[in-house]
Amino acid sequence: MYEVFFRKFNEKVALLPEEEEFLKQYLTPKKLRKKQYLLQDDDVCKYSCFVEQGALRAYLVDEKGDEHITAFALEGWTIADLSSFIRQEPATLNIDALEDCELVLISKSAHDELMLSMPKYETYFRILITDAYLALQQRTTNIISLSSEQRYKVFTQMYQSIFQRVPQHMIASFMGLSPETLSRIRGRISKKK
Amino acid sequence: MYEVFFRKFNEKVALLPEEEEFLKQYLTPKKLRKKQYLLQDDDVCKYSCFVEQGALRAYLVDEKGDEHITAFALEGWTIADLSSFIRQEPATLNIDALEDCELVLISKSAHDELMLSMPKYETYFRILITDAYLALQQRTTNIISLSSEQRYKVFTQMYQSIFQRVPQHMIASFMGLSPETLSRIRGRISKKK
DNA sequence: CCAAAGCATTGACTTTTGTCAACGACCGTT
DNA sequence: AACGGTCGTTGACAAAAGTCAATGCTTTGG
Repeated sequence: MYEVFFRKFNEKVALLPEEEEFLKQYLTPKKLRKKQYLLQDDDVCKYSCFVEQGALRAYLVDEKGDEHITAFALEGWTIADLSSFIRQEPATLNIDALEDCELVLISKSAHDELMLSMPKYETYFRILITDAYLALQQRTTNIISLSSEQRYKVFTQMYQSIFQRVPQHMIASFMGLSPETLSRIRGRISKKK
Repeated sequence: MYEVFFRKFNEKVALLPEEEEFLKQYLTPKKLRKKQYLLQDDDVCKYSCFVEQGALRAYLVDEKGDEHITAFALEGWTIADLSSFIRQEPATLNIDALEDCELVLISKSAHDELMLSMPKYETYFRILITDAYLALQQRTTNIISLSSEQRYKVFTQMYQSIFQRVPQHMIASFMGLSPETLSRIRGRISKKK
């Protein structure tokens, strides 16, 4: 239990056995079936969610009712509506399972306590959020500066593990394109080769 | 000297007078004239840059030579090519001054030392980067899910302090639009009212 | 104080993307 | 084996954004 979580944690900050035990008290395991919600918008995001096994997505629904995927999470990744989690305000994101999942949850109160009582947790979180920022920065930069064809190529390489497991129309959504446009781009690229 | 820096720092993490003195040793003041570079791409980003006074922008130049602004920074904000700063790899961003500036620089080595020797610095940075992540997330979400007209309205409110000081074509770039398109959107909006 | 540069706007046109609809393939379930 | 659902692709058309060029206005630097 919690294998992947502690492996990833130790990659960032090495823990002593007794520290692992201490930390374990604050963790909650959870299983989620495919299509189940972890979070629905307007609820407050009570947990930061680490993925031991499976895949999830975060998305928002706009005025027209269209879904826009903002993030995927596979094994070893953490997902949440961070804004809602930090501020304990209603979420704008929905999060649901794309596959059956095994998760490790950390509640906001556990997060706050750990932040105060366990400096290594703060360091872990600091590194986690820094990495997340860098990834998001990269993604945003790509969206702004690349043509959709270049963007598809870059995303394909950058997120190959995701692209292999997720239907194409979700990738289109993640890239900010309609499914038809993505399909046409793929057509154009494969013709060229 | 460093007034704004310490005011902002204390808003996040309260410092004792002797802690301020300690921290001061690691800070470097710098003045920059309008149009001067703080960072050019392919150089390594050696400093995290806090703005005491003035305004800067970060942007990247694509294959065609077009500029894409990824961030602005006014008084009280911090700016850097974070990816380059953290990993000490060549930068993809350029940073230059939009107005004459007074800056407070923290070198990478100072940053690393402070991270180890001064827990409050780690906490400061953790809060800083969390806020930056939330802002970037919000911005990215807006880009993906809003029409350009809605986006302009949202950006206008969200970044009014920037919009007042920066030429419109830079705002267009920041929004991922051509200057002409932004001008037409503004035209449409003002007609409606 | 004047010339040059930067800036915002507008028009005409092109390119890109979205939308709507139809079709066929594949999948799991019953 | 048959069914409904999801998915990816394609075509025809509409909407949005980009491009290029011209204009007039303001700012600025010598």
